[in-house]
Amino acid sequence: MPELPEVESVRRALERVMVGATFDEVVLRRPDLRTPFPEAFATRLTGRTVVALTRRAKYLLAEASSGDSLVMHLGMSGDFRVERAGAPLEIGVHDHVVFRMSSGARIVFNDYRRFGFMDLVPTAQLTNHASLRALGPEPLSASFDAATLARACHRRRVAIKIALLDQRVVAGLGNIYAVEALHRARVSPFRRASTLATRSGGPRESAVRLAAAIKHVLEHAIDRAGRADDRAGRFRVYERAGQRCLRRGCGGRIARRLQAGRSTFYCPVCQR
DNA sequence: CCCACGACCTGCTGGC
DNA sequence: TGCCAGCAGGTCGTGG
Repeated sequence: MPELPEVESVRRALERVMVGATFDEVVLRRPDLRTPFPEAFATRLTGRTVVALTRRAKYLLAEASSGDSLVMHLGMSGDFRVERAGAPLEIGVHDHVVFRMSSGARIVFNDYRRFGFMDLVPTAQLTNHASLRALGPEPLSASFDAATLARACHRRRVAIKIALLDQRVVAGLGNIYAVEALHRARVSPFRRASTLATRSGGPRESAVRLAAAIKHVLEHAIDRAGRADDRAGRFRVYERAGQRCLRRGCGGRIARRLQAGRSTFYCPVCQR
């Protein structure tokens, strides 16, 4: 589930039930996720109030009144479920963390592949945190545009698809939206990243289209995430191998190829 | 610095 | 029916 739009929608759900509420109880049902939980994880949170619930790339950040921030990542399969006060407690095998909040809500972290993680760091040191330090610009912020993208791609010889997955280039894109953005921008995923920039590192026309496409697909996905969604029709290329390209007048057939071990879906006709 | 690759986990699908 | 390979929306550490 979780690329930037899905993480953002989880953030909004958690914000409603966590901000202003206090951790009454924190239960760890195992000692680790991808990494061990930090020392005294539960006791450092218990009794503290959540001041803010923000997001950086695919990371969720819960700032606690203690001066610590809870850093959470959903990995490939992580998700939070919110249960209202009084709901019967039903814990599954892959429910690893339970927060009982003063609002009465119970928040359960489920992650069957366990690629997610949680860490607790002093809020003042958040920007130095190993996972957050090297992140590139937020794609939906004003600081991300064609010029930023071109500069980041300038000296990279890897394929543009690979560059888009590099969180230092742009923070929060994953396999699905990288592929969707490239299709929307009519840019081939196999082009070298450096071909989006001029010799001096300025944006070419393709960089302008790609930066705009990245913003568009992410914003669109966040909008949709709020509604009860039909999975069908969510994507224009992802998982559509063998089907017709949806670009008007194109008529190509969507193909699938592996790049760095991950599926790339693209239209060989309109993406150049 | 850049880049490729394997590791970490479980579950589902499709082919034989 | 069972079994097994391949694949799944992410990141990190280790090499060259």
